[in-house]
Amino acid sequence: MKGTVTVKTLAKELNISIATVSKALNDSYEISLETKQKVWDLAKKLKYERNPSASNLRSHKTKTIAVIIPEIANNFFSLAINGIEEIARKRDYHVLIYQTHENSEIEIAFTDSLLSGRVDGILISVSSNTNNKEHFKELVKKIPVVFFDRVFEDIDAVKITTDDYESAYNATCHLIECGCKKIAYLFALNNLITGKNRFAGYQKALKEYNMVYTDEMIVNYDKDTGRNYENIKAMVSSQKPDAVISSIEDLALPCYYVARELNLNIPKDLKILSFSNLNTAPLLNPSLTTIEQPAFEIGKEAAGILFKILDKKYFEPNENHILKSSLIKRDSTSCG
Amino acid sequence: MKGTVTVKTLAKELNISIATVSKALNDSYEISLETKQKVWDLAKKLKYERNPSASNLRSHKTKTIAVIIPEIANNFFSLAINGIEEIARKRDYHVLIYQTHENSEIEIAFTDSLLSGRVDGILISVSSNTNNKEHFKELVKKIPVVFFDRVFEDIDAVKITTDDYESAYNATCHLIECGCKKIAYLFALNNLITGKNRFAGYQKALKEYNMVYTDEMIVNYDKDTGRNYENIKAMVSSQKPDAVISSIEDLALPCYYVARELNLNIPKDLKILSFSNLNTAPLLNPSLTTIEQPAFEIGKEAAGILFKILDKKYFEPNENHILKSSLIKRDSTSCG
DNA sequence: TTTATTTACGAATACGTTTAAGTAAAAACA
DNA sequence: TGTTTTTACTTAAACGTATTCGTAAATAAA
Repeated sequence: MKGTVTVKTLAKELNISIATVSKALNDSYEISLETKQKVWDLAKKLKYERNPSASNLRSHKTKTIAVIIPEIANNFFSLAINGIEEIARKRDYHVLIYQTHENSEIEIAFTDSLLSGRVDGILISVSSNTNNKEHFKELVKKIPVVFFDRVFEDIDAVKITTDDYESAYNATCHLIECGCKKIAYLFALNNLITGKNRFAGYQKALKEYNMVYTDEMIVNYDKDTGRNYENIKAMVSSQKPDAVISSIEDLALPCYYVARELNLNIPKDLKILSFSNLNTAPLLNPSLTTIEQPAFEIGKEAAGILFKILDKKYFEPNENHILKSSLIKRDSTSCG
Repeated sequence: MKGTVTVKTLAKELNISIATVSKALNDSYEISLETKQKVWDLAKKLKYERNPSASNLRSHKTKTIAVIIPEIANNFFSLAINGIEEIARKRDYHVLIYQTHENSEIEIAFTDSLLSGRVDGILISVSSNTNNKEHFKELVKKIPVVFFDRVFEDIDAVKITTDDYESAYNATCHLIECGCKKIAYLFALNNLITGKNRFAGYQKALKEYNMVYTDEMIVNYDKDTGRNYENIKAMVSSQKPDAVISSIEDLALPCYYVARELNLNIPKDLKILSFSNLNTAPLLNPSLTTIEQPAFEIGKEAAGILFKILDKKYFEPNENHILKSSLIKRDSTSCG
């Protein structure tokens, strides 16, 4: 690493101590404006870049946050990252991305590896098959963490979610008002409050209209894409529901294929409605009625709160911020 | 940071020097198996995690790579990241993500900030409106860089691309063979070899069939989404092409809306074909014929090469790796 | 004027790790 | 047997920055 320009280089060139240089670079009140200016000018001229490792080693500040999500190739999460990145960039923070692929062990490995001081804080959307929250309970004691969208209820950290209960309720009501008599449910995230709330909203609406569901009308999410397709197909063939409501996007698209396979017309024979942030939802055949979450805003909100915590300007660890989703009615549920 | 367990802690506990501990942790040949085992056991017991800053400061190895892309909320790039992440995780590397939002200045700011030793290497897909490659020429001298998909031709670095020329050629031939007489082109990435090759493939096919295009049939990509829609609409209304081929996904979807607006039937009045990795392409109305790039594989390949360079096992800086895209014919170009 | 305070800097140390160089004891060799 | 080599460790010095403490000079207060 010959030729690297460090504080030492600047100090020698200006005939001042490295302490002065360091302080000047950090805009310390201890240094005269005159000296600061000289240091800044030379730093610019020599293209000095602060060594992040050294800086962090000394100051315990990494200017880096980690984002742990199930899958990046998913509209919701990539939009959320977009929001996170926007906030991070404004603060000159760096963003590490980790994908768990819905695998709880990988999730644990990631969080463990982040305990060594690599990042200042963490944003997490929990993997769908994570059952044991003990691990997270330990984590939040050691480093600032904000959970978003996929969250546990009883963890001592800020959580950013959407109005899952209400939006599932409204969506189900919409189907019922369209005349649906038998509404199936594609269940995911069942161990998280997120999934529980969505299902509860569905149940509430049914109850209110004196409708029932049976276990056979519920399809549980499977890690295996092919199996999801098979399970949905089996359910639709045997139960013959007139509507399906999906708690996640990944389970909605297979419905289109199932309908084709079984020669069912959407929406005449089968209406489909899903939690989804697909930007092609309006272009599908037929266009898909969605519960659209404000993914970008969720990301911004989560990152914003995390930075407030890092700035020590936020002190309500247990708060749950709820943003509103919107039901966008399209052809897949048209009452026609 | 009280209670942090460091090499010092382990050394004291075992009554050996910190050098021995460090070497043991790094599985050095200088240390007896017996001692190593003791260190490993204690490290595990006390949940020792190596401090990355200190380690990096000394060894100049960050175990981190950066990925600079235009936009994360894009199927191609999120799949590519997926591939990159898979390779990185296998090597216990961390992945920093930076989005340029097609902004050249942000791109420069990112690369500059990565010069301070924050990462061991960089993967870049160039922003569409980056004209000046001088900056990248400097970059590749200072740190290992692999370019993917959106690349410059004359830069001293490995590049991973797809067979843009051939696939655009084949796609255009497909349209011509379907009887199209007037094929418009939605032009993007015109300053990159990627975009140039795609356009050249289109031109080649036209020439071969003794067809021509005029400048009025070419729509150039604009950063503003709304303007793209307007430009396409204006072109289609005035030129009345019977087919449109889009060099990027973002320009294909507006075509659907334009067709609706102008009451044009796809594919009867207007055929649409696009470079795209949309997973909903088969479900669109009508399903979209795409040139699908092996995004995941591109990511894996790019990361793989970067690690080979970091391992000093790769020495052909100027090589261009070309992966094959596939033309997937669907209803939007059906010959009826 | 003398004393107290402020300003602007420097010396020295610490952050936790890696590594070059040195060394005593053990093993191998002549 | 004495000599060389190998083994298994230790000492000490870095990596580049931030920060505590000390201090001389300048300024303000008495």
